[in-house]
Amino acid sequence: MRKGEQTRQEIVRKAAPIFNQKGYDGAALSDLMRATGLEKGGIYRHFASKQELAEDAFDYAWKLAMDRRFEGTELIPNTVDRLKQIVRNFRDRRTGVVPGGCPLLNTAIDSDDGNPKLRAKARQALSSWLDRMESIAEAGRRRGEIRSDVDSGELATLIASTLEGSHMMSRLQKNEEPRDLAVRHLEEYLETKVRARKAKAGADQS
Amino acid sequence: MRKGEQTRQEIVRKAAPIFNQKGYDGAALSDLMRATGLEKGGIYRHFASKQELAEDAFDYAWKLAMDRRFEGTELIPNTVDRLKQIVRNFRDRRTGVVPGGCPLLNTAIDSDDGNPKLRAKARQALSSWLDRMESIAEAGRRRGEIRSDVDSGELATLIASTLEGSHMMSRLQKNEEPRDLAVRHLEEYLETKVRARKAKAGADQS
DNA sequence: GCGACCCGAGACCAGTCGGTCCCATCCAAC
DNA sequence: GTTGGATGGGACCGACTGGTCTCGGGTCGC
Repeated sequence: MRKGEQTRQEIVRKAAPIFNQKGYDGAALSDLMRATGLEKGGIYRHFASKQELAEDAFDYAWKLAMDRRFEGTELIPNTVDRLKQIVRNFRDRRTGVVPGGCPLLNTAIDSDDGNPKLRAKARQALSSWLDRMESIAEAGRRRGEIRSDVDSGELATLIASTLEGSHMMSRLQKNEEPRDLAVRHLEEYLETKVRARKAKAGADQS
Repeated sequence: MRKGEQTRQEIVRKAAPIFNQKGYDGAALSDLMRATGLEKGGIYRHFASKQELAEDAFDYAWKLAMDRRFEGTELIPNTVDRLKQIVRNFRDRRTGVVPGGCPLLNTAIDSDDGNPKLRAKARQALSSWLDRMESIAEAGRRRGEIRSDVDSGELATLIASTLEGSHMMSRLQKNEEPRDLAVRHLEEYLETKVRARKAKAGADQS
């Protein structure tokens, strides 16, 4: 690998926390220079603009977050158990991730007005998350592990929005309780309203 | 009322959408000048700093939001019905409110790093919202309208985080579905897990 | 209707913003 | 070891930032 490519990745790694914590406007070039240890020219050698760097930094931060959220879930055979693990990961596996909270939430709010490129990134990030959960649920539905009246897309949306909202509250209050509560709520919901009933007498619910 | 006081309120009214849409850093003095139709000196006559104006603007925006969210709920006698109306208000009554989405969510993320004063405002705003819902729930619990095993504080937290998370998603996707889904989910939750069972045979659940 | 005070305009300020560019140096292929 | 391109430093730029101050006009109480 070219030296330049290494430097470029290093810049992204160091810049990601700055953008995630301070937002696009709040992250000044001077902050990025301090974080990377490079002068302005050193940074602009590798990126055409602050915007381009911010986009790469978001991709990097989001990939890390996604990896953590799905970590150790592929091998769980039952769909509901797997979804429950995904929910718990959101609460428990938050080390080794880019500091500053959920990049999706931060970028969605930050780019709500005025930064269409970043906004598009946030949208596709949300889609990627939802799609992945939805396809898990859908597969489980076809295998009869979750109830047939569950809409997989709606389930994914419900999980994501509940987790993200509680995450905002936990960060604001500096208190794990909201996040914890959301996880317990979703676990109960998955258990009582999503998991297919054991096929004892009648397989159909209602 | 002094002319100056009138102008001051007008500035706050006009500035609130700017701050709510662009965030503290993103809202430049030039934006505020354009929005208010005043020159810089005209604004700084009434506020010691951009910070002070931003704080007043947040209070204004939050008050409007709170009023809308609780509008028409005081007269609903039953606690669960009242909570359901609060939930529905979050979805339905969003006209006449400061543009740019929920001020609490926006300010919480915006001030996550670096603006302690605004952050404190966001925290107390969240508290005021939670406290109001919690006290409604608590009163209902004492009246036997909601189950005795419901924790009022946790219920308020769950409602708030579910609504805020879905709100973020709806704004990002430009699509009412997540918000709508969250409302339906909470309605069902309130109906099946919170509302006290009719005292037919045994008054106690479990 | 006069006088005092309140008010808003706008020139001005230093500092910082994102961005450009040229040059010295470093590295790597030969 | 030499050479040519890749790399990073840092001076420089114009635009714009939040903030100050003064001055003329408007508004008020009397």
